Amino acid sequence: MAGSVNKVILVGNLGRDPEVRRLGSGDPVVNLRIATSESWKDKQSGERKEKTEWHSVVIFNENLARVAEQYLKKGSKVYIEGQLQTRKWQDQSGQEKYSTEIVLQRFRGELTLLDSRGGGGGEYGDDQGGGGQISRGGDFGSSSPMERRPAAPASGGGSKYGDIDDDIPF
Amino acid sequence: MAGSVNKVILVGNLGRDPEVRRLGSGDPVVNLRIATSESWKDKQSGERKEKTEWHSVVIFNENLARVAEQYLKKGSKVYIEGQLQTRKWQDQSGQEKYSTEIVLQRFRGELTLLDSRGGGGGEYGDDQGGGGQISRGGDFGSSSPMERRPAAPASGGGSKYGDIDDDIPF
Amino acid sequence: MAGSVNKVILVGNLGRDPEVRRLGSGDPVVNLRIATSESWKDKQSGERKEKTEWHSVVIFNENLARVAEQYLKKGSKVYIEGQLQTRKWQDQSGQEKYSTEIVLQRFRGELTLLDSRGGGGGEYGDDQGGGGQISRGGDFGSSSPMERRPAAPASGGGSKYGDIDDDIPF
Amino acid sequence: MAGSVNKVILVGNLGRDPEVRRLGSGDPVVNLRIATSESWKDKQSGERKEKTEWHSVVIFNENLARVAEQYLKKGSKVYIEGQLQTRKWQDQSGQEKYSTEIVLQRFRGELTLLDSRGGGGGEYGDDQGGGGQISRGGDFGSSSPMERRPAAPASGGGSKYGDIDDDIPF
DNA sequence: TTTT
DNA sequence: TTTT
Repeated sequence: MAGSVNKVILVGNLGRDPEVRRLGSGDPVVNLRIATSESWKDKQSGERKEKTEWHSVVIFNENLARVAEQYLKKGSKVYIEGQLQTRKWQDQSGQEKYSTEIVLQRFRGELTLLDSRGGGGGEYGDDQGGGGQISRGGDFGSSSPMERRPAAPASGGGSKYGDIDDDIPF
Repeated sequence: MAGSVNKVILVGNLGRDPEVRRLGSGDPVVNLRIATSESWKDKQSGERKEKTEWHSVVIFNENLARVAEQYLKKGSKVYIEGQLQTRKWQDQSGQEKYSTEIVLQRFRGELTLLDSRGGGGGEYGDDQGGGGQISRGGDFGSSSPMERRPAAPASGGGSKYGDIDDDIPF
Repeated sequence: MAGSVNKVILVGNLGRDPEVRRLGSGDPVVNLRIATSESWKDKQSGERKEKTEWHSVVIFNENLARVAEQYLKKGSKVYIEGQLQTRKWQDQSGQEKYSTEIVLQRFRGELTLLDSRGGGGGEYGDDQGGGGQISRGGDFGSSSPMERRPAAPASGGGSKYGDIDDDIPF
Repeated sequence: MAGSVNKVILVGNLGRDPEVRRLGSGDPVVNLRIATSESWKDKQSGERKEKTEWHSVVIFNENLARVAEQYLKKGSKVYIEGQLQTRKWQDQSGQEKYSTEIVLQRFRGELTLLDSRGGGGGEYGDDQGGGGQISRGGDFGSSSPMERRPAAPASGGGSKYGDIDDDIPF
């Protein structure tokens, strides 16, 4: 449908280390398991209660997948922005199942580290995007009027995967 | 967990009329089925492709449930803000299933009508919230310095459900 | 206008301690100064560059104002959700000036502490909203079908300002 | 600062036609003036009140600037996602002034048309991003496992500015 | 399975 | 004025 928005914003902690699969191309695809929770005081009992929600995140965005692979671990706190996707699959017994995931597509989504332990958080956006260093080379090296505005963080670079150092702002 | 955020933002269209259940209290709970979609041009074939994603939305927020019940119908375009929740259930054969929904809890979430047909869209927020006209009475009737700032939209009112007219800004 | 959304989401650090004013009613209004920044690698020089943006936040939401007053300090990292407002004012010389602020109105907005130092972050939403303990009393103490769904965090309570303990989920 | 987020989400209507400036490179930069508003019922007077907020949006993202130039006009309803930036300038009399704008940087931000008049809304994201057709060529034309997942909308293409048709999903 |  |  034209004119639609599908956006999920999470701030939470990883329940386990990132899981990395590798595509035929060598590109990493990273799965995260992220917990968010709410707590409140039960009016009846006066007890403090808490409910945790678990989210499955899949990162196809190559820059963000590499950042996740290198910098996230069990317990890390992250800001994640992606979109909802539900996919159908079959379990071993042939039963139809549905899974809803937060997906960061190629060139899309955001991932920001929020804990300072271990060397400091980092900030990564799809803005690093595009990725082709050819088109990006000139983008951020110019001194055009536009560039006098603060430039977006850049990525892309000389290697096949871009210069990952570009993605790491610390 | 302290320090977490769980937020979904959708702009899409209803695939069918809202489904309204009523709690023992008489409060409506509304289920929506919302489509978002993306389209892109396939680089290989040159064809324009489109993929639609369907979302299940559950509205417990009483003000927003009543607005949904009264103003939404199949085809309506809405802005929705809620949180992700996955719940487990069993199908007829006893199979465990999981469903992920976008939930608008009591006093939470947002719902904004975006189509102008039928008299114009409306805007409704959790800010109408709280809902007790007792506590709200003074909130919006004062002329305190704070109130010289634009007040949030108000709801609540004289009836059990509040004065629904308060929620309808058109 | 019917059908509009005005939302700002910030994750950043306080540049100084919160400033608290008090309304005639005794309600606190809190001003925050929050920094966000981006860093990128300049393609020309190869240098890493950084640009910081400063944001003025005004919290009218009473629960969140009290949380900000008590738990935030210079350096704190927070997640903030509010709306943009531009107001006109005159400086000493009578010059017209405009200031754009991120405002958390009564019953609106969100504030979540993100740093774990100093006792852990907390999570606070407008969902605590409504605030009148009269209307909220029953809301969270029931065992209605709806309440078997995870309830939203509660606030409100016995004192004029509600039981602030309800707002503190740790 | 590492670990920060600066995001504005607006749904509103253009108060006038887009203003297009052109950089030395020929790239368009588009300025929009967008209204959002809230309405509420005054508890004192019983009157319905409304307050409109005006926002200045600047689009450096080339794909989105071209879309804005071609498809938006006074009255159009749009979903916009950008970041807050305040810049200092001097008026004719040398007075220092500050302006806060919502900026869509290169490869960043989102713009979605929400009105159906005139042939339907369109959806455009930073995901179109990056834009180098070299890197994008293979991205969306492959039949790699990743691509069996729904691909993101693509842009970029054969011309200097990319194939703008790629950006127009209707 | 996280976090407080 | 923060943070890394």
